[in-house]
Parts: sequence; C-alpha cells; structure tokens
Amino acid sequence: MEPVTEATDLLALDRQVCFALSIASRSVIGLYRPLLQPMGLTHPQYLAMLALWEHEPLSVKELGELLRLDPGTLSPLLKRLQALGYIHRERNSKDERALAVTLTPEGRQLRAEAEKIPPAIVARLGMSLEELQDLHTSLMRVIAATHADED
Amino acid sequence: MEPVTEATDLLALDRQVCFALSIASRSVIGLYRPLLQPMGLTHPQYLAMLALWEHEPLSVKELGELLRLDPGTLSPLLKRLQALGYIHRERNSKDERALAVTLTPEGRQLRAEAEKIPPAIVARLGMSLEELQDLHTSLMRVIAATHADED
DNA sequence: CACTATTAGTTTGTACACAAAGTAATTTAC
DNA sequence: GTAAATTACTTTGTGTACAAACTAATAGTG
Repeated sequence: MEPVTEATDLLALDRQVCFALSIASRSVIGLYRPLLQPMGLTHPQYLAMLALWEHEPLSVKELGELLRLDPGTLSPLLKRLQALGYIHRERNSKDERALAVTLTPEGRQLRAEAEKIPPAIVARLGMSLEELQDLHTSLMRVIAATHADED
Repeated sequence: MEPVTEATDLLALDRQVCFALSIASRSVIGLYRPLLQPMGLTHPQYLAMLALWEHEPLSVKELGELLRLDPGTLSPLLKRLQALGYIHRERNSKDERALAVTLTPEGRQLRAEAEKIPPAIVARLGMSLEELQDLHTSLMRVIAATHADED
C-alpha cells in the first residue's frame, strides 16, 4: 500500500483548492483596502456600488442575486452606504415590500474615482491580462459548478 | 472615442476578478458546510485542523503564517476548537509568550472522518482534476503576486 | 543589572456572512 | 373576499476577518 506522502495525502493543506481560494480572495481584497479607504468603502460595499452603477435602481433581492449575498448581509451594508451618503433607500411604490435602492449624486460621482481602481490593482498584481482572464474563466466555472443543481 | 459598453467598461461587475474570487470562495465554502456540520466545524476551523494534522504542534504565530490569518482571528477560533475538545492550548515552557497548540485524541481521530471530504467536494463540483489543478496553480500565483513586495 | 524594544497572544470594535426567526405586504386558493 | 401561503426585507445570534490597543514575556543595549 502506498505510504501517505505529500503527493498522496488528500488532506495536505497546500493541495486544497478551498484553502487557495479563501487566501487568494482575502489577499486580493486586502489590495483594495488602501484604495477604497479614501472613499470610506469596504470591499463588499464597493461591489454593491459596482452593481448599482451598472443596474440602478435595484431591490435588495436583485442585489443579492447579483452579488450572491443574503438579505441579512445586505440590509445593514446598505444602511451603511446610506449613512455614507452614496445611496437612497426607499420603498417601491408598486410593491411596498421591496426596497428601491438608488444612487445619490455623490454616489454617482464616486464612479469616476472608482474607475482608477481596477488598473491600479492589475498593475499591483503584475500579472498579464490573459492570465487574469483565464483565472476569471476558471472561477466562473467553479461558481457555476457549485450551483449546478439548484432549482 | 469608444463608447462605454459591457466590453470596455472597466467597472463591469461580471468582469472583476475580485468579484469572481469572493463569490467562488464563498460558494465553495458553502459546499463544505453540510459536510463539516456533523463534526461541528466551520471552514476556517477545518483549515486549522488540516494545518495541525500536518504540522502539530503549532504556535498561533505559525498557524497564522500557514493560514494567513491574524492572531486576533485565530485566538477565539482556537478557543472554540478547544471547547469542541479537538485541541489543547498550553503555553510553551521554553517561551511563555508562545502557545503550543496540540491535538487531543478526539482531534487526531477526526482525521479519518475528514478524509472523506475532499473526494466528496471534487465529486460535487463535477470538475476534472486537471481543471482543479490549473485553478489551484493560478490561485497560488495570485497569492504570490499579492505578497510580491513584502520584506 | 536595569531600561528599552521586540515579540506572542488577547481583547475590543467594526463589518461582513449566513442561519433562523420575525414583520409586513402581496398572492393564491377557496 | 377572506384565510393561508408566499415574498421582501429586517433582526438576532454565532463566527469569522482585521485594525488597533493592551498585556506579559523575552531579547537587546548601555
């Protein structure tokens, strides 16, 4: 029988994709931190702003589908974005259950600042755009795989 | 001048690697949840156990270097693993500042259960081992890139 | 030897992330 | 047309993450 070596150990830390995924995610988010700090944003808040710049107005449900986040996560996050003055939160007059999240002028204006971020991150990573594109494709495949049998 | 379309918009949500990374990480961790629940472990706790099964004993500092986690994150996490009965935490007699984290017999025994997890995850993802290996390589490259100019 | 600096962990405060329970509005069923 | 089911969001509780302040032990310096 084969001995348990680094090459065969199923539980070897450095062979776990989940381990690499969580560290890569935290490490990359860490690169955004100093760039987002001047705007007062956290990374999840930045992702919410990206979604709104593209698809305003959005309900909490729609935002949750885009970002794959719980309403229980988004609810306080959106209140913080409102406290920062970047968004409005009002009930949808057509359906009082739903929230209509829209951008304030300040929130809309922030987009110009934010456009400097992706190039800065790419430069900081020092990876080629092809490499990043390949990674993006792989990640989207994994995301699709994890949701394979929903519905 | 080129119009801002989905293909050229630097801020398009679905083109952000950071967005794909954070969703992929949360989605994959979500697959572990039902498998870890019978052991009473969260995913970060599982990663800490992986590290200990491989490198026991470990100090908080060493564990933090392996998992790239703050002592402020690990300190309460380890207390929970101790409360679960999987680890011991005692001061290192050679250096009373440092903690020596070791496995209890229950913690050591858990390894056999845990070995069923990686194959279950791979099966659930339905991706080839080559594809996962490529992803792992890309992720490690990103991790290396984020730490490029430390020291 | 004593004083300072460094190091290892802990604690505190803020912000996710998610499960589960709760509330209010809207649909569906009868 | 009203009771029951569904839906959208909020709230509560637990567990990360991480910055920053804190404590205690060790190392370095004169």
